[in-house]
This record gives sequence, structure tokens and C-alpha cells, in this order.
Amino acid sequence: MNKYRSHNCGELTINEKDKKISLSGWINKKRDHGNLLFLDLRDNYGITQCVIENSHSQFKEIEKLALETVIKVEGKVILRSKETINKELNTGEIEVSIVSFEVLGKTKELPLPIFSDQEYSEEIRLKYRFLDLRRKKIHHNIILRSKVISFIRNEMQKLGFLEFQTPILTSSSPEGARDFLVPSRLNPGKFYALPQAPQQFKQLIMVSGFDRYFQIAPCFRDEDARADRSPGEFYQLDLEMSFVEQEDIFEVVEKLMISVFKKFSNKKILYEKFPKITFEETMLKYGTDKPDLRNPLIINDLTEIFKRKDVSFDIFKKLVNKGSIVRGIITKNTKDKPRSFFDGIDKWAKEQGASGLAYFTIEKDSEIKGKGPVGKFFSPDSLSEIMKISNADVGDSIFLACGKKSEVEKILSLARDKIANELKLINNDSFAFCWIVDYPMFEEDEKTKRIIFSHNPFSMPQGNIKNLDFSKPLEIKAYQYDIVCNGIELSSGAIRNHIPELMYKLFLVAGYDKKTVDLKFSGMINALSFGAPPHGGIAPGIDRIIMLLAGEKNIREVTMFPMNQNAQDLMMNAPSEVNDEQLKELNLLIKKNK
RNA sequence: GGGGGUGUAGCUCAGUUGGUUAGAGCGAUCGCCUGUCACGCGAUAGGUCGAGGGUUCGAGUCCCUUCACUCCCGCCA
Repeated sequence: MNKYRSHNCGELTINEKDKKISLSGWINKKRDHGNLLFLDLRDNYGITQCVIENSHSQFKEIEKLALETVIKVEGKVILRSKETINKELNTGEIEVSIVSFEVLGKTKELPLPIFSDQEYSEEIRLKYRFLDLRRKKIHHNIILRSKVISFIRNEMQKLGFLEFQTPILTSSSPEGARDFLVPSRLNPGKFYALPQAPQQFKQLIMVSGFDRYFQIAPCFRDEDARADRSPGEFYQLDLEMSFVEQEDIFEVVEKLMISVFKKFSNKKILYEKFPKITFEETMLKYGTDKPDLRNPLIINDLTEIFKRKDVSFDIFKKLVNKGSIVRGIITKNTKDKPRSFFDGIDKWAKEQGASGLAYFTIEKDSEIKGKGPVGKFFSPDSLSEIMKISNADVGDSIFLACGKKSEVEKILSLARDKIANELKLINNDSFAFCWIVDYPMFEEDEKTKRIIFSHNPFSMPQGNIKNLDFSKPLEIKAYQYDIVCNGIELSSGAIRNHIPELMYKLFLVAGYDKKTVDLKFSGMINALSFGAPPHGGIAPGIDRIIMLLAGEKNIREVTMFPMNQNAQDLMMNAPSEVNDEQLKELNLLIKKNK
């Protein structure tokens, strides 16, 4: 017999009628009627109402206990009368008549209430995370996280994957995000880096012949935070497969995502066969490589319209002459929207740093015409052409952006979200997955004009690898793909380049000579030289999957002990200074800044 | 590194064009109450209005500086 409890706070029902039981938990809420006291006892499993009357010798004592005190209650299960049944609780048909109780853990005055739906400042929540985590919603999010991870592990094993751990102390990599560095005591002046992802290790596991690997892998990147990006660390479902093509990986991941999302959410999965969209197409139609396919708005290129003689919108025409492009978003049947709606969008665009969005509505009396500030600049013919290109009807409106390609893409991508939200076009009760495929292998750095890897230097280029044209590197596409859900990038993956000679050639394009590659990626290059299987993989972000399943917009709501935006742990007081002895051992000197 | 928002009681917030002693709800403390489940009723305590400086007869309110939290841009192969 357990010393503290015979049952938990979520399991007593009419089946335990008249039984003598014991419960332990936190005092969630008291309702004190003076001569009769109701006390809700809470633990991980639920809430049970306990009741005590003033005839009891300990009545005055229990009346004084503060909320969140941990107590053990011994008592008898009694049925509630019909009128007093609480249907909100699993245990709502019974209550426990307290025979005796014992205080197990006292509490000081609470810095935040536990029993409340109010929102609290992040500072206080993170400092007292252990209290915050007692609160219902986040408590359940964390339990959901545990269940999802267990389920994924199980599914991966069923799919024939083996789970392995890879080193946490590894080497710094020249590509990618900023590394977290760890000084080495035994090797003065040298540093380990925490892995940004187990990228090289998982490829080495394939070379080692294990065929299918997965890991719920911690990844460390020293980059600034966002709502969906914790500073410091996050988790990926890292997986890699041998002897596969892109489609084989898609098949595994689609199967896994559908089973996870069906098991843990009631929301509808819009496309069970995830649509594949090329990088080029998504940048045109959605302005981003992480499109939210729940949003029906589509971007169209209208640059040619502004080269016509019967269009007199001179501001845009001049810009187009100098090489700018024009793209637009059609909104269906918005002719009756007030002027404030359109001006609001334009004003919002200016706040986002764009030069604004021009707009007009397509109307028709004797002939088609544009109504709105710039509508008069378009001839009926040119309007017909716009309607043809963008599938617009009379009564629809159009928002136009003009500028450099990257600027237009960015503002219209944001505008798609903004306008769809304003017009309530997004169905929140659904998941829309898609694959983004055919990423370019290289891109041009906007500032330096140098050729750089656009994603992963280890990706396999597409085409006949025996005679790739390295003189036009920007035209080379890679077997590189992303999986996106509801506008959130869940993961990048690729078929890897397992041919050292080819890798040297690609690195040379990006400005790394053979010597540098041998030095920086020695482990990798060396391994690929001893019989490497063709292989590829992907690494969906666990935290973002849980966010989607829990319907949360902020990653801290699904992370047990997150850091704040400045990468500080307010509860554990990290990072912190270390003493001189530690520094000396590590051969480190701290430069004092005034 | 840059831009926006917020900062008033333990917690969540209100506080008018600058004007007397800065308020409410929850929580705490004390008292009343035998069927509540956000129990109800009454009282009490609790404030460096984030910090510093300035303008003014007078600043929670206006100005400057600064700090903290947060959202976004940059960054995130």
C-alpha cells in the first residue's frame, strides 16, 4: 500500500462508492462556506472535490491552508446528490468526505495564480516555470509533446528505422548558422561546437551500413529568437535512409505525418497526398518558400501589362523600364469593401517597409473599367488582359506591388497573409501540407555577388552528374526539398551527394578549393571515399509539429524549460559567470568591456 | 545591429486636455456564511507608477536618456 495515495485525483467514480481511499495533491481551489468547506485537490491526472464540515476537529486547520499547498487526504468516497453533480469533471459524480489530512508541502505566497486562464508576463512565467507548468493548458501541451514523441519513436521503429545517438561535442562547421562553442581543457585554445544538426554523423551512419537511422535530435544554433524559434536549442526528428530517391523519403514522411496528425488532432488534413510545388513556382505564386496553402490568394506576374501603350500608370512604368517587376493579388468580389479596407492594407504595407500597394477594383457598366485611385490608368483592353492572367472577374479587386523581385516577393507574401486574415479566408480547422522541391543548388549573394550554396552543400545536384555545366551554376537544381504545413517550415531535406569528385567540383564553384574541403569536411569526404551508398534524409522540427498540433503560435508554449529572447534561463540563471579557476583551466581570458 | 509594442499593488489591468489623498478584480490577512464548483458578503493591509534626468506652480500623464520583457527585420547551410 502506497504511503501517499490509494488513487490519483482523476480516477474516482461511483465504482468506488463508500470506499476508504487516500489522495495526495495540490489544493487547486477552496470554496469556504464557513461551516462547510469544499476543497479541489489536483494532481497530474485530474481534480477531485473533497468536503469537510465544521464538526471535524481539523476544520479550522484545513480552512487556513493556502492554495497550492500539497496535502494528503484520507477519506470516504460518497456519491453527490443529482443537483450537485459536476459534469465538467471525470470525478464529478462523487466527492471525498475528509476523515483526516496531512500537509506534505507548504507554499509561500504565490507569484502567479495557478487556477486561472489569465495571461502572465513571460518574465514571471519563465522565472517560476515550475509553477507555470502546473497550469492546465501548458501542462497538457507538455503531456501532448511526450505522447507525440513516444508515438513517433514507435512509428519509426515500425517503419524499420534504428535509433542512434550522435555526439553533442563536435566540431565547428564553416557553413550555416553561428555555432555554440565549448572550450577544450585538454586542447588549449581549441573549441568544440555543439551540433547545428547531426548532419555529417547521420551520413556517416549510412556509410557505416545501418541503412535507416532516426533520432529525436537536439540541435544548437546561436541565432536570434522568433515566436516559432527558441534561442539555443530545438529538436528535430532526424532521419536518413540508404539506397533511396526523393520519392522514397516523401513516402515515409507523408505516412508518418498523416498518422501523427490524425492521431493527435481532429483538424482536417486538406491534401493526404502532399502537393509538390517547385521552388520557382512557390516564389511566384506565394512569394515565399513556405506557403500557407489554406490561403486561397495567388500572386500573378503582371510586369508585361506595364509595357503596354494603353496603360498610363507612369510611376510603375518607369520602374519597369529600369528592370523592376510588378506582381499582384486578386481578391474575389470585394467591390463593396469600404475605402478604409483598401487604404488600411496600403498603410500596413508601408509600415512593413514597402513603398505601399497600389489597388483598384474591376467594374463594368458599358465597358470594363478600373475604380479606385489608380484605376483610371488602365484601358479596358489592358484590364481584360489582367483578368485573363489572374483569373479575375468583374467585382474583384487587385493589389499591386512594384520593385525588385526579392522585394515584391516579400511584401506580397506578407500581404497574402494580411489580406486573407482581414477577409477571413483561412480555415483554421485544417492542415495543408506541401513539398517544396527543385531548390537551386547555388544562389548569388546579394551583397558580395559571390556564388554560395543556397541550402546544403552536401545535396546531390539534379541532371546528368557526369556532364553538369558548372559554368552556369545558378541553373543547377538540387535534390533538395522542404516540407511545409500551414505556412510553417517543418523541415529541409535532401538526397545527399555521395560522390567525392562531384563534391569537390561543387565546392569549387562556391569558392572552396580541394585543400579547404579536405580540411573542413575531412570526416565526411574521407568516409565517402570508401564505398558510400546513395542516401538521403530529412529532419522535421519536433517543436513546430507540436505547435501545430497544440494550436499554439509560440514555441515556448510547447517547451518545458525555454530560454527568453535574450537566450537567458531566468530560472536557472544561465548563462552565468564562472570563476577564475575554471577560466584558467580552460586557458581563457575574459576581455573586460567598459 | 535596426524598428514596433508593453512596463502602475503579489497577479491581471483602469487611470480623461498635466490638477487635491493613484483605483478595480483576483490573491493575501481578519470576520460572517452548510451544497459550492470562477461560491457569496463585509473589513484590513499592500504602490520608488521600471530606473535616471528634464520641462512645469504642479508629472503615472509631456520631453530626453536608460533598463527589462515581447513581436518583427537582419540572421537562421
